[in-house]
Amino acid sequence: MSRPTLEQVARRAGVSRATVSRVVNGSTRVAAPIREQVNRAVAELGYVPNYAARSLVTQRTDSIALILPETATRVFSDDQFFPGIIRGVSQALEAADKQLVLMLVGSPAARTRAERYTTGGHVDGVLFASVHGADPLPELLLRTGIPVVCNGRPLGRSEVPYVDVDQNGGVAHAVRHLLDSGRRRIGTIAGPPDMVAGVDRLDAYRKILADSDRRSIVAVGDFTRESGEAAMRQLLADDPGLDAVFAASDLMAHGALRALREAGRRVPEEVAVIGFDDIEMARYTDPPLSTVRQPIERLGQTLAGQLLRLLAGEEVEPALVLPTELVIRETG
Amino acid sequence: MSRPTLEQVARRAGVSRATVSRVVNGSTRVAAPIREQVNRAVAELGYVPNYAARSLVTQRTDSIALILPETATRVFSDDQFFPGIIRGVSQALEAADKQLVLMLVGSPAARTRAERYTTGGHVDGVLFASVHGADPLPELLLRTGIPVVCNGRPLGRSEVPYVDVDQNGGVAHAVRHLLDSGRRRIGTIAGPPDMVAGVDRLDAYRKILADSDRRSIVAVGDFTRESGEAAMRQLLADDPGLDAVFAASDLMAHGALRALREAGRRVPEEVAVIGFDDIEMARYTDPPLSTVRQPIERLGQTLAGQLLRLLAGEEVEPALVLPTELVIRETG
DNA sequence: TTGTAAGCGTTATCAC
DNA sequence: GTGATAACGCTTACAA
Repeated sequence: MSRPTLEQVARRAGVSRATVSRVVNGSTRVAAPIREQVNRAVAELGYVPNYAARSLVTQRTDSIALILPETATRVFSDDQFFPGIIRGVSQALEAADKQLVLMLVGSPAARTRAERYTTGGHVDGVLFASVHGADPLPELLLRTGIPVVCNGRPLGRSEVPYVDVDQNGGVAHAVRHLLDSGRRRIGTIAGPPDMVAGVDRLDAYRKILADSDRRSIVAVGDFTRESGEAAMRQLLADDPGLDAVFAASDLMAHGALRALREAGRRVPEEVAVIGFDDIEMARYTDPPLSTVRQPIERLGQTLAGQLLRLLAGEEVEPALVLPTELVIRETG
Repeated sequence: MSRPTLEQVARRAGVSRATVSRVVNGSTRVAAPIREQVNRAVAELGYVPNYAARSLVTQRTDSIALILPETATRVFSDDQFFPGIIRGVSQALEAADKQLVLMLVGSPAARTRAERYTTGGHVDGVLFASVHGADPLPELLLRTGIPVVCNGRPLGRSEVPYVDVDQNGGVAHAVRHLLDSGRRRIGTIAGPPDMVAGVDRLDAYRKILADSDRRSIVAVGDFTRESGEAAMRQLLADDPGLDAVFAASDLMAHGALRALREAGRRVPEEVAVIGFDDIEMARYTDPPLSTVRQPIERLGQTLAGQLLRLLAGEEVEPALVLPTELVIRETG
């Protein structure tokens, strides 16, 4: 019942272990008839190489960890950010025939396990999605000699190469569009201050408004729909004359839409709303949501691509920034 | 730069490899002062055990694969089914200190890789979510001696233990509710015929209607919103007098809602709609969607729980069925 | 309680 | 081309 080993295949084929190993690994330096024999024995016995043994000697595992520093609940809320990243990453890894190992790291225990797992040689490289605060793990891995690429500029100084979308440009487009269409009191629903995406988008919003001598009106959410709804109520309380809102995520924008409807404000006539992400749902809100599209899937592909280059021994850019795009639908 | 080995720790602590191994694995049979020394050496060198080496001898990996026989695109559409499963599974595995390895198997190449990966001893056990058709992989793994648990009754004969929700009961509740509230021409938007959930829900629908001498009106989708929209148009074309629809997924129900609005039918006044899943979005459709709630997260937990029991050498029930619940909101 | 030594199943380096 | 043989880093009888 236990799995056959190289040894057993060798015996059956009447050759040495070394030869079987060569055949299994596709070496061309084996005589055709012998290769035949070996392959037959492999098939008959249902031989599959033991990866632990192999990686013990090769020092490779051909698998890559994607660490999502979030609880599963958060990763799979109906925010499509993480799914998009995962999708992009798995496409790129599949093409390179690497196995993706997804790690949801939402608790201290999970963090410890992830650290041991990645430093313990289970994977050849590590990808981080959406690092919270100044997580020391990426740096630690780098020092341990494990290739790492992060999604999003790490908070704090860091040597770790990263890939991000053009947060600044996206926000600038959105807010300028609101200004250009005559909006005068533009609030924002910001993301959490411990995430770069939250910080960057808020900074960008503030800068644009400052540049045109308008004041910032800020409420803070955590990228969820509920937080967006609450933040919108807050904004309306703070400034009833508000005529536009930029929400740092589509989910929060959706929540804002609900709050506005409850408050009896018409969208976009009285208040314009622009989100960020362009998740699929944005087309289905009522009315359909204008938003800043970020190429999430491509972000994932690029992330994986950079890591693969590192694994191949190539140099990579310390930072790569992908473009965003303003998508105007009906909310603003 | 290469990672320190047990040997190096042993030298530094002035003891043997065996002793270090004992300390690292938490054996109590080591004198306290020596344990201290070893721990210090471990910390100083930043030692982390090499998992390949360990699992080569222990024949365990402490990781579990969750195979999703879908493309990443499909898994992370905004259907919350897979995310819920993943969430439940990762909670249960986290509690047992096992590492979850998520495998998206949406292409033949990915399937081959998954087969090699799981039979190659990378994981101690395998979980399958939503098996398509009569996939032979679960059986194959079972024969290889690797513990397997499936989500959903496998199509075709199978020895593999599974966990499912009460599809029948859920559908029965929904359709009876429609009948009880006076609906007379009840159509259904079925799921894909190669998935058990699709087949089971359609069968259940047919049975209830047959029992009350009403005829079935069926259109087939593939669980996506778009397919639901198309199927609804189909149903309206087939039977303009339709006064209710049971959709085999919330996403398809959402698509149906759009199609109904476009066709100028009021929901629920003219046409009632009931979905299946109770994904978060169901509360946010317009009007909020009535649906059959299935305990997806608990399904994931149970799935993992059964596998953990198998790994512990216990016997498990060949089938486990979790209850569903009808949630009435405003569409029917 | 601690150390010695024999594997675990591969790959890689040699000779032949 | 093919076959011994030595690692790879760890756990675990068995000895001491």
